[in-house]
Amino acid sequence: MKTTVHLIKALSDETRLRILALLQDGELCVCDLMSVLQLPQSTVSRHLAYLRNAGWAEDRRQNKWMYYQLNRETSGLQKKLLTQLQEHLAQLAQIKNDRKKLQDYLASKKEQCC
Amino acid sequence: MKTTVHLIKALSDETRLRILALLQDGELCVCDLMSVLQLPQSTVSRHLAYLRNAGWAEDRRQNKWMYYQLNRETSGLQKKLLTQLQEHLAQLAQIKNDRKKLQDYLASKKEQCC
DNA sequence: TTGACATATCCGCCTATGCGGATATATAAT
DNA sequence: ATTATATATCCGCATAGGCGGATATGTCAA
Repeated sequence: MKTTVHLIKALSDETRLRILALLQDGELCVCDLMSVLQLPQSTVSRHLAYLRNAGWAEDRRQNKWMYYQLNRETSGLQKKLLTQLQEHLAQLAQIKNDRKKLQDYLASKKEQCC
Repeated sequence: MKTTVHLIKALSDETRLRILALLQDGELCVCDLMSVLQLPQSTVSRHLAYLRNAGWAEDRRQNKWMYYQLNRETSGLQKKLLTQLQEHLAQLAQIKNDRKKLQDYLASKKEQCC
């Protein structure tokens, strides 16, 4: 029961919902999210830790970067909740805008390094 | 977006999840829930108001009693979230126990008045 | 080893929200 | 009108959790 509540609490914050929507498109590092969400590093990092602790995300270090992605080993409840939620979020203006920004950001990032 | 967050916040509390599970079986008044949950009247009433404001429950006055039931006009997101959640909650020991208590309580209530 | 960069954590601050007793309100019965 | 009952709301208090700047940690390059 505690686990269930914790799971849902992690979903009850606007910034974390925006992050979950962005992670839907694949793995991102903290600085990617900072750029897209235009939020300070401590804020982004804190929310990512919250999502990880609640079982929604997993992280991986690669050199200086911490990459976050959606947890690949979720419970049945999680899978279903996330599916419904993603479907709903995808329709919201703010989320659409975030994802567009992410695409632009990733494109310009790729340009820079190649 | 605010609405979505508010909707989910309402689900991120143990007492409110217990109430939602109990309402699955039908309409209940505040005092029914007090008896089953063994919680003070102000606490139960507050959580019910929260559920109502978030769009999860609706109320109806009948004489001295306020009856609460699950909102019958919910959004698609709500319907899906609630279905998944109910299914999950039904497996939890505490929820099973609550529902058993409710059955016993309703039985003894019916006995008294007939 | 020093410096630069990416991230995590700490800090003080503030708001939201939990709690339950006390009080206010609404309804029905006498 | 008064009283009893059911519920809503108010109150003070405590904790959870939001925020972002400052600091600590980890990693790599020079």
